[in-house]
Amino acid sequence: MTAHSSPPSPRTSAPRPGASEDKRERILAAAERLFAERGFFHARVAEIAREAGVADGTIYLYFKNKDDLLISLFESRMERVNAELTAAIERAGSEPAARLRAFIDTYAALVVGSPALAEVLTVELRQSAKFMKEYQNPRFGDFLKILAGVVESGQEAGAFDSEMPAPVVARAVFGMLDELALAWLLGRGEKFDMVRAAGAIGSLVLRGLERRTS
Amino acid sequence: MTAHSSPPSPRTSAPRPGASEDKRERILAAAERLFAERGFFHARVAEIAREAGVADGTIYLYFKNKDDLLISLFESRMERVNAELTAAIERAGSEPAARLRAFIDTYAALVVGSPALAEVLTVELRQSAKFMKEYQNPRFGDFLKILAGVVESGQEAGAFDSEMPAPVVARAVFGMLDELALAWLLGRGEKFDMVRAAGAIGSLVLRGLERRTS
Amino acid sequence: MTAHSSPPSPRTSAPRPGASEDKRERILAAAERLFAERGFFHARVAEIAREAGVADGTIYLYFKNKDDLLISLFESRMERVNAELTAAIERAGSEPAARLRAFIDTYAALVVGSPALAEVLTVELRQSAKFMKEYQNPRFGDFLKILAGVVESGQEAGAFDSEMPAPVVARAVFGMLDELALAWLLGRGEKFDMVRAAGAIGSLVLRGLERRTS
Amino acid sequence: MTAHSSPPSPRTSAPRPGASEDKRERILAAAERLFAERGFFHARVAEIAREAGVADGTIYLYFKNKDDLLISLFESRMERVNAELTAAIERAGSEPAARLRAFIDTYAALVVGSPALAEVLTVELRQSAKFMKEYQNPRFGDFLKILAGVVESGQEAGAFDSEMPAPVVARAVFGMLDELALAWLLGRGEKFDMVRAAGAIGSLVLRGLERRTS
DNA sequence: GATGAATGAGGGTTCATTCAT
DNA sequence: TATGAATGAACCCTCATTCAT
Repeated sequence: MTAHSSPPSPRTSAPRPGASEDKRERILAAAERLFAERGFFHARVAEIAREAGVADGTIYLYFKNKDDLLISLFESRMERVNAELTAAIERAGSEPAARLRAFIDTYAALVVGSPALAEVLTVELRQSAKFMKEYQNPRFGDFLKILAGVVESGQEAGAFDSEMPAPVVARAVFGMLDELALAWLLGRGEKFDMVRAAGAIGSLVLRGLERRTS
Repeated sequence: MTAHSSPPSPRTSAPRPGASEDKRERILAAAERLFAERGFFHARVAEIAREAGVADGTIYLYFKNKDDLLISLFESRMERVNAELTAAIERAGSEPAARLRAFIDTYAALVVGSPALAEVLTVELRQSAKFMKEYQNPRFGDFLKILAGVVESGQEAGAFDSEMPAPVVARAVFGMLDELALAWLLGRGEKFDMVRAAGAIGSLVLRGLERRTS
Repeated sequence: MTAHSSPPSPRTSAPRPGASEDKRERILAAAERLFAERGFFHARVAEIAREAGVADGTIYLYFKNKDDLLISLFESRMERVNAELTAAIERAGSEPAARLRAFIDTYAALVVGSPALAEVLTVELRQSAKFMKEYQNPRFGDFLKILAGVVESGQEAGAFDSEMPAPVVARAVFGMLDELALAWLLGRGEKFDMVRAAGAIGSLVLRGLERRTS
Repeated sequence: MTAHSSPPSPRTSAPRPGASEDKRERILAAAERLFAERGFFHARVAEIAREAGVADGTIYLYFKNKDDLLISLFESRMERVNAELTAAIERAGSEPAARLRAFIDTYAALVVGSPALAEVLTVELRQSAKFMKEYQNPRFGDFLKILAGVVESGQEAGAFDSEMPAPVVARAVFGMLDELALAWLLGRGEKFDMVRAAGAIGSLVLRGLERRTS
């Protein structure tokens, strides 16, 4: 009941690309586009099927129901996002400030580069937060852990003030990014430069975190 | 079409409280509770009516449709929130840091004190962000202006660094508060202390903003 | 229950015009316009009230319900129509052909002169024929009797063939007029000249009825 | 938007009877019965579905909405009626009077033989005449053309007077038949014999049309 | 596995009618 | 008499989901 989906494909998340795996991904891509465009509740399963080039019923071979489609979409996309963020942090080296900046800038780049994905993560994630609470969303937990990890390691390295609880800082930073993303998505570029704004809040947070030698 | 509601009451927004105004408020209160509890899409108009103690059709005397009910709820509640925030800032005196802390702490207190309202503002506001974009939401604009005003006056007073664009800072601070509110609402107190967390991010932001005498 | 209406006015159909009688007529006039424009089922009682310059509830002081409003409208208008037709026949003298022509031409003139009334009689009368059957419609019976009377007196005078049953001829002639009226109303004058068409079918009927001296 | 229906069946109007075509016809038959019995506005979609032995939603697979169901019913039935009339005229040979009588008598027989259909054509066709005007109704146009054709060919053959415009005569004859049908349907046989009445008006019209050798 | 026609519960909304003022 | 805010039953239509093929 709570186990999510992927009937025709093997349980392993190993790629092993086949017709099935491809069909599943096409459905997810169609859902991403339509959830972003119309919102979860206004998006029609039949339309997702049409866009994915499959029959309505086929969706139910890969996903338990419409809710599961949304949840699976999150899992799939957050996995990718987390991988990108982790890689970017790695690339940034060991300097705490550089790592945090890498996280923030990468997230901003992601929003600009994949507006549909951003729309879903930003708008729909929240709406579904309530049923997210039930089903839980481990990938979002990972996301926060990655961010908190950057903060924590900076504190341990003595670069960031240790008074701030890292999980709270992580949530706060995510909140900033999320809100900026929303503002950018709604104004779609007209209002301000998402990348520049990310830079500004990077500075704000870094200055806020930096250790004072009193 | 864009004019929202209030058929039986006079067009003036003057309070003039009567049976009508009371009924309208009862409907809004019922909507607030049910939108918070079930979400906008799962909340049933019939149930809102029952909870408000009116007939189903009565709702349509005061609101154009279910969407208008949500929008009107935002307008009504944001107006109140803005008034409270403005008053708190005033009370805090002229010291920029104190004023910003007042904003943050008042918002946090508001969330804790009115979880249903917070749920609607935090979760549903975003869901409807898309139709918010169309109908616009001047009250939320006011909210951001109040916050940006605090930052700006601090910059003018020389207390806050002037490099940060105040509107971006305002959005970022709202994002932090919003995300903390969401986390608190979903965990409902179990996870962490909203007020303490607000204190922490207040410190973070203030340190991030404070002017350095290099 | 079946007794129709007119509460505030006396039961007599005597004119005695007062504020009440005037209001009743204003409601009927508004109903005529709106039934013609939108059809009985699509016309809204509230709109009729607005157009008549009375409150919604006021209509129910003069008419039992919406159905009764339609029936009363028929009665009122058919009474007028019948009176005009009777007068026209009278004026036409005693010559059977002239009398029948008078009936036909007067009816055609009436349609052209009062399209809204014609629309109601032509379109709505039929729709409501079914509930007309229950409530009966004595005025329409009178209408047919007037027409049948013209035919019958022509037969008695030896001008019209006596083989044709007068009531059937009356219905047939009304059917012709009604259909022409409908065609004219839908094309609203573009297609053909209602008066000329009435002349043509007058000739057709008169030639069909005229006695042959074999 | 104007294209009517038949989603699950192929676009061709070719019969190709299958489960789909059968279901569509069952829905039309149920609609015919219920529109006749209760009238278009009082007939409930749910009841039509029940009578047709399908789910409510199924109706919307074959028809765009309730209005479209009515229009499609007209198209379907008028097509049949026109075919029958055409065949009857053919069978009647080349004698103009016989052809006109064939038309009239066949129509009368049709009314008596299919009262439900007659009720719909007679009562509901008119009610919906207004939206008929918008959507147009080519089948009814064909009906009038068939009748006008009979008249015209009689005029060309020198049997009917050429002064009468054939289209006006056609409308008039249809009006007679329509009104007689209505009277018969409302009195359902008690009042008079539809077939005999049709014979009478046949004579009336034929005498009205016949050429006089002055 | 894949299809898509069929299902039918469910809900937002309308609007004739009532009745307290 | 007149009002018009309030009522609530009623209904068309949507759309997630199923299942025979």
